[in-house]
Order: sequence, then structure tokens, then C-alpha cells
Amino acid sequence: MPIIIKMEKKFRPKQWEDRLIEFWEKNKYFQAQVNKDKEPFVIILPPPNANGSLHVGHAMYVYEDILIRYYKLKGREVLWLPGEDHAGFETWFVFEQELKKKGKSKLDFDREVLYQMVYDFVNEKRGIMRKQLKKLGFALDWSKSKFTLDQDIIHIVYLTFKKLFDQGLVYRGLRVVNYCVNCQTSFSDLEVEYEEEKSKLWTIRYPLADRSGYVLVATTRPETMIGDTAVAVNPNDKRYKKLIGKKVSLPLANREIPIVADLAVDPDFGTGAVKVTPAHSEVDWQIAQRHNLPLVQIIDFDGRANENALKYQGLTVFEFRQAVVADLRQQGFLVEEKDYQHRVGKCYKCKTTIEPLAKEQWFVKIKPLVDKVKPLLERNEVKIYPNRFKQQLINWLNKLYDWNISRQIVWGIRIPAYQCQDQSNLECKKHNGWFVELTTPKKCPYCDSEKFIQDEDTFDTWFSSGQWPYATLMSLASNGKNLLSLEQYKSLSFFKYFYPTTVMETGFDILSRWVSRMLMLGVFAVGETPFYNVLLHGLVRDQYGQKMSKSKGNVIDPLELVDKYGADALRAALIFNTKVGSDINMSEEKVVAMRNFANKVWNIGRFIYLGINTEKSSAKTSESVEAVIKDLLNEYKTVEKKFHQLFKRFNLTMAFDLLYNFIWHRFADYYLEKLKDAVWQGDEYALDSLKTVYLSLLRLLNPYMPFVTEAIALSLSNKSFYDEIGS
RNA sequence: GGUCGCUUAGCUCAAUUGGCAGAGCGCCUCGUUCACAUCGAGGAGGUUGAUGGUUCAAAUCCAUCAGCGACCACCA
Repeated sequence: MPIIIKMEKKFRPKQWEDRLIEFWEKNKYFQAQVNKDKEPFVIILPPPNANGSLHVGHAMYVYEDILIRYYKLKGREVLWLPGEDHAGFETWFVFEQELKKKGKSKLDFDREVLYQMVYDFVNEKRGIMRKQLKKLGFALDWSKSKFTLDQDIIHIVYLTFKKLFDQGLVYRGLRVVNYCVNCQTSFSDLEVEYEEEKSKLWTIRYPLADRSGYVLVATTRPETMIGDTAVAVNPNDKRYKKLIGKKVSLPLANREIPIVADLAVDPDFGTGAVKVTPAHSEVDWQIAQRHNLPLVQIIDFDGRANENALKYQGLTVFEFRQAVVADLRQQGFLVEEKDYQHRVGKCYKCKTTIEPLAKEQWFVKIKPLVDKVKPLLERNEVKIYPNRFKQQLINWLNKLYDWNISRQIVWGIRIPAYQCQDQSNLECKKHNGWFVELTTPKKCPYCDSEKFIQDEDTFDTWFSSGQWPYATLMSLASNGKNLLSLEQYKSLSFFKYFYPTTVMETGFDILSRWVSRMLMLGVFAVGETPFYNVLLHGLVRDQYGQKMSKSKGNVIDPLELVDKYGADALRAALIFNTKVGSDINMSEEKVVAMRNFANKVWNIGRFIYLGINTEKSSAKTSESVEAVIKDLLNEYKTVEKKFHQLFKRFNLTMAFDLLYNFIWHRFADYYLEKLKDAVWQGDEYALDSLKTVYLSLLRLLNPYMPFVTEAIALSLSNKSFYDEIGS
């Protein structure tokens, strides 16, 4: 059922925006289905974190909407798939803040209750976000929306994990991880932020065990010396050559530890001798591995000294440090204390200093996955726009360490790993009793023991969102009903039709965190890339290029702008005069400028509308008018051709710029003015020519400004652009 | 320390393979009878950060320098 839109004098987007949204939805223009006659064009929406409301960064989805609408008009079978991310730790953090406001703590509830509470919280946010996305006019196929915690999505995540486990690509290991003692969880390397901090560098004297001398070590963390299991020097350092293999007596701890030689030690820094604390430093851990050194953990996961810390037990790290320094000074082991500035790892959320702690965690072996991804990039089977990010991505892939995917939080997908408590069977012992099952098992698959426990941890969010392209499509292919195997999912026609997706469009800030993981997991689980093109956008900043933040008070609320100027204006403001892959400066001024353009487009429509209602004359079109029309048609053809060429290279900005200038300064200011008199005199040929070109221009503009263009088309021609597919 | 990006009009930024430097906002002059003042006509404003090189031709390619920014790594 078509909707009536009046070509009223005043340009008022509010008159029709909500009605158009409803109209598009009712007609199911953007509900995709398998259609063998058409080539699919698929974008999976990067799922927003379902823990807040829409901010201007989300408005960048407009890039995807423009592509979707453009290819819809080109006659492709388009699928733009929405969804939300449970955003494990991110959401957990927000939720804990809410709890605190209510004077509660996570300790007041048990695991199941807590999980349900967060689930309800997230569900409410999901609803709000959907409404907001619709307001911007996004042509998402809401009939297919998915959530990262849908039962079948979790099932697919489990399938991937099991496949990794079965192939030996995921392992459980005791390693030094980045641990936040405040948030009580570990992080991957990518989630640690470093900050400059003023501190001290202490030089400590370690006497040789045979009392023939001493070694000086420099450290920023004297308290960890209680957990030292060696002193390391560079094998080529002449000063220390004679000492390698000897032992020192560790002050305060009354233990003897060896002096080892390791190339990781820089002879030029400090004293050239390093204390080695494998349980509390990643570098030391690695040295310990090479020299078979024992591990002494002295700081616990609550951030306090534990029972191995002797008399210091119970102290916080800060107190521990003070006490150790005081004792060293008093007993004459402290040689020097000087000011020192260095970078300290911080929790990216709460800014607590990251404590490197040894912990058993699940790790994904990165290298075998990376090796399958790199050729795709090198052979350009996956293209990155702008291209400069390609090398950056390859560099990262080469540098990645094994990926810690365990998180010690309740909110997330629980790791389906179980440990047999009996371990009576050899096979059992081989894996330390660990086995992976898709559903809660009844017994250990190796020894049939019924005594086993499930790992308490949940997956890193990126482990599940890294599977998003294939997980969503597999889920939809099976209608979400049957839980199948990866091979079965892959053979479903829906999946085969829509996978791999066409474009992955996202912010360049999550190139390493997300895009690289999607490539690795997609290629691993499906055997094919999850997408052919990666389109990267930058950060949205304020009009002076400043980052938006609540404290600066320069945060722009996209919905407020939509309310004030219309969704078209906001959409175009994010495109106008920008460059792909660079940060985008947003200002109300720019939105106003685009609102003015929408107004211009509207008023051209009004002119034509009034022309249609003018009494027609039988007089022949004059030669001069005919000449102008000929020029107009020619110029339009050139513009149209150029427009499509720009689109092919995803150059959405230049394509828009081209339209903006042509519509305003050529079509309206020049041609329309030249033909105006003829139209008022009832020249039908002049009017029809203007109308034809105008509607063609609206069609090109539609992806950018779907509301005003569709409103006019419905009003002038009584047809939606989405009805006449395939022109 | 490594990688990458940026520096163009008063401000914020564009410029597809090297080919007459553009836009938005702001500024100046003029113009409201019939699409639009959320407008039209016209105008001022640039040695494209600096220096050198390649070329018939450089904002664009190369080298060096200066300033700004991002990401990654990290020395205890």
C-alpha cells in the first residue's frame, strides 16, 4: 500500500521519516532470500555492544547502508544482517557500575542469578538500540537479527572451539597473563594500555653464595625479588662471564639461586644483570623456560602478597614494595635509589596497574591460523580499503603471540571444557584430564569416570565475535532450530549462497582485535575467507578534530541531530568532504549544510510538481530550449557514468560530491533556471526532460539520502525506488 | 624503538592513474513577484610545512628536515 506524501512548501522531514521506515519494513524490501538468478551482496553489521545507547560512532554504519541501498537499486540480492554483541567484559564492566550505584556487589549473587540479571539488562539495551538504528534509516534485515548469546550461536562457537582442540590448536597452559586485580580477570595482550609513570629504579646487591663477591641488579619492582629464581646476564658481557653458573644468595629470602646467561638481557641497561621472577613477568617467564627455572608465585590474584612471600604475606603490592625496600636498606643490600620514568601496563577499563601473574588459561595457537590467512591478503583475494592497512595487518599477523581466550567473568559464553578428576587412563593424563564437549557430558570420554568439573571461565568476546560472519549465516541457514556439525552447516544452500560475505566495513581501530580474528577463525572453520573486501573508516571527532568525550562536553548525539535536521542530513554529513580511512570531523554546521542540500533537492521536486499542475500549451518547443535540454541530457550521462565508476572503488565521498555539485550548481542553478520560463508557459517537453533527469538523479542520491529522495519519488511518480529493481 | 598517517583558503577538510588547486562554514557587494533566504548572482582570500631532486608538467613521485597524530613493541 503506497503512502501519500504532500509536496508542501515547507521542507519538513519529520512529516515522512517514520512513515517511510514503516513503509520499507512492511514491503520487506530488504528481506533477503536465496535467489539463484541474482548475485548476492552481503554485509554483516559489526554487532554493537548491547550495553548502552547509540553514539555517533555507530552512525558510521551509514557507509554500509549506502552500499546496501546502492546495490539493491543495481538489482543485487542484498543482505545486511543486524545483531548485537553481548560484549563480555565491556558489558560486565558497565553492569558492575550499575550494581555499585545500587549499593550492591557481584558477591551478593550466585553465578546463575547474576547471569540472568545481566541478560535482562542487555535485552533492554538491545531493544533501545534497534529503535535507534531504524531512526537513521538503516536498511537492515531485522527478520534475521542475531545475538551472540543465541543458543545456536553458542553451539557454533563450541564447534569451533572443539575443532581447534581436536586439532591441537588450542591448549591449556600455565603462563604469565595480564591480570587486573580490580576487575578480577585476565586480558589478551591487545587489551593492555601503557602509561608513563614516575617511579624509582632500585639497585640491589645480591651476594655470591661463596662469599667471593656480589652482583648488582637493577629493578623497578623490588618486591618481586622474593619470587626470584635466578639472576640473568648477557652471555657476551665480559664483566659477568666468570660468574655464569655460580650462585647468589637471595637477600631477605634466604635462598640460593643460579646466575644464568640469556641473550634477552641488555648489557647496557642498568647494571647489566637482571633478577628473574618467572611468575610475575612475561620476559622472565620466557627466560625461565629456556633455563628450566622454577616458578615462585608471591602475589595472588587479589593483588596481595601470598604465603610464599614470607613475612610480607597479606600486604598489597604497594605496601609490599615499601617494606622490601625498607628491609633492604636496613640490611645494607640497597645500593642506589633513583628517579625513573617508565611505561606501566594498565587495565584499559579501570586503569589499575596490570599485574603479570602466572595462571592456567586456554590459548589459541596463532601461527597455523595466520599462515592460512596471509596468502589471501598477499594474493589480494581479500582486499583492504584503503590499501595501506594491508601491510599493517600482515605485520600484526606476523607478530601475534598465542591468544589467551579465557576470561574470569560470568558474563559470556562459558568454555565447554571439562577436567576429569580421576585421570586413571593414559589418554586422560596426556591432556591433564581436560576434554571438550558440546553438551554437558555424563562421563570422561577417556576413562568413563563420572567425576569431572567444568572450567569456570568464559570466552574472550573476540573469540565469539571473531566467528560472527559464519556463525550468523550458519545459524540462519538452519533456521536456528537444528544444532548441526560445521560440515552440515556448510552444505546448507542459504549458507553457500551468502558466504563469503561481500564487504566487511568497520573502524580501523579494531583491525587487529577483530578483523584479524575473523579472518583466522573464518578460514579455519569454513575453509574460506569470511569476506572479500574490508572497508575501514576512522574515528568520528568534533569540528576541531578533538576526540569526543563527556568531560570535554563535545559529544554529539546522533539522534538529537536526526530530530533537528532529519536523518538524511546527518547521514550526508558523515560522508561529505571526508576521506575513507581517515578520522572524520563532525559538526552541527556540517549537518546544517546537508539539511540545506536536502531542502534544495526537495524544492526542485516542488518546482516540478508545480510544473505538472501547470496548464500545458500546444506551442512547439523552441530551438534554444531544445539545445539546453540536449546539453542537460549529455551532461547527466557523463555524471552518471562517473558516479558508478567511483562507486566500484568504494569511493563514496567523491561520488556524493559529484552529485552534490551537479544537482545544486548545474541542474538547479543552471538548467532549471534556463528552462524555467518554458515550464511556466506549459512546455511539456521541457518539463518531462527535467523530470526524467531529476528522477534519475534522485535514484543515484537515494543511497545517501533515502528519505527525501524516496518521499519525492513516491509523490511524483507514485513508485518506490525499491519497486523497480534491475534498471 | 618500530610501522603508518597528516601538514592545502580565516576555520574544518577534499582533490580517482602526476595534467588549469576545490567544497562547507565564515567574510564583502548586489538581488526577495510566482521551487527554495534552509535562496540566487558576483567577489575577496593559496608560493599546497621547509629545502633539494625527477619530469614538458608536482599538492601528488624521490631524498632530507621541521611540527602534529595514530598504532604496535618495550629494558628489568
